Amino acid sequence: MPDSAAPVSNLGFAILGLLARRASTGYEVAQRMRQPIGYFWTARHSQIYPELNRLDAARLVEHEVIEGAGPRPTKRYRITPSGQTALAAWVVGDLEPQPVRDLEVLRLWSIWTVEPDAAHDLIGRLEGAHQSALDRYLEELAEISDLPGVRDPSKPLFASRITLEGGIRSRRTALEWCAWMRAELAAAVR
Amino acid sequence: MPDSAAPVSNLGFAILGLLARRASTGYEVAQRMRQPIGYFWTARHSQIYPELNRLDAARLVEHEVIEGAGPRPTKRYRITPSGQTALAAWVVGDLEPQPVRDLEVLRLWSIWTVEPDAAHDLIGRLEGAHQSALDRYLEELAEISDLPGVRDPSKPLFASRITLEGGIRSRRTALEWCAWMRAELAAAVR
DNA sequence: AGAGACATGTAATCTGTTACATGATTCG
DNA sequence: CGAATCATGTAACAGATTACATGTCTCT
Repeated sequence: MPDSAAPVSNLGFAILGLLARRASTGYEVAQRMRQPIGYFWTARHSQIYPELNRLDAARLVEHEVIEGAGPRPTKRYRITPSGQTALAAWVVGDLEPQPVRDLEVLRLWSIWTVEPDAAHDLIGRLEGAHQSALDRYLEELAEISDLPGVRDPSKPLFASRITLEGGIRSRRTALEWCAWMRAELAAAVR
Repeated sequence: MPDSAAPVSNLGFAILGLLARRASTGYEVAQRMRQPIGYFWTARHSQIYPELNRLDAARLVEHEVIEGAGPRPTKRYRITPSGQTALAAWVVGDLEPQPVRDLEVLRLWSIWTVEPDAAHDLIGRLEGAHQSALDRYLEELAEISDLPGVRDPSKPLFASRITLEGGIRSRRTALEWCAWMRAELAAAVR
């Protein structure tokens, strides 16, 4: 039984999910959780190193010291059996509705305060951002879709594929919505 | 010219957007920015009162003391002309790609660690959450869609309508995605 | 008389970003 | 020899949540 009384944060579960796929150094975890696709969650190294130490103290991960560059010892972390148990329990746990927080939609909510030309331009830029995100996701999906295990629900690649598919669908929908908004603006300007 | 050197936070612009639509007390701002639909941004009163004071100090809003309940004076805030200018400038300003941060997708990314039955159940619960959000959005849209100004891009109701439309489209897409994921799970379990 | 909405604040804590700090190895 | 990458940490600050604190008015 692990040291209880130590609640794991969302970031902690993100890291456990990463390490369940493959053992990594803190540096590698930071690379994988960075731009442009950190699989729908991001964090900086300054947040990751302390969190790894907490997970380590809670025995949800363990580390071995390996040789590597840098002034301090390089550590490779791997998830422990109790880490895997905790991760699986979190995955199927209660999901309370999380607050929506979208800065771009917040902007659009005040779009009535600006001139139609500026509004049109803003939506165009939004469209560009969604398009490039979509392109990246499609590329990622193409890279994994022929790999073995991609259709097996007990394999990590299955989960990568379905979350990527979700990203693709939502970006496509956002693009359609942008086109619709342009049309709504044009209809009124007429 | 307002006191410069005072950068306004995203929360500040959310509040300015609210006050641009109608003058409110801090309490009313807090009600409007609460669950279930805070128009894609939420905040608690403990964050709102200090922010209102900062906006007030920067002359982006002003207040009058009115009579009301409570141990302290009740204040009604309204946006100032320079507040409107600042809001409009923010709306058309640069949009740097914001980091994706979705806790439900993060869960799904580790769904391969659990049994197919539990995975199926999780997706069912996700579907229920999206469905109830969709229902709320549809109700909201029905309430405003016959009001005057709803098709005029210079009116707040236009912006309410297009952001609500975005919410509806994204929830519908999420529901389709959930159905697709169930099918993918079933195909493999076969 | 008690519950609940109205009304405004502060304090403690947690989460996340930016900036500071150090130093080895590899490639051009 | 300089730049980039590998590698790990801490400190200061900003943003957000939870809890503490107070007191009135209205309805049942």
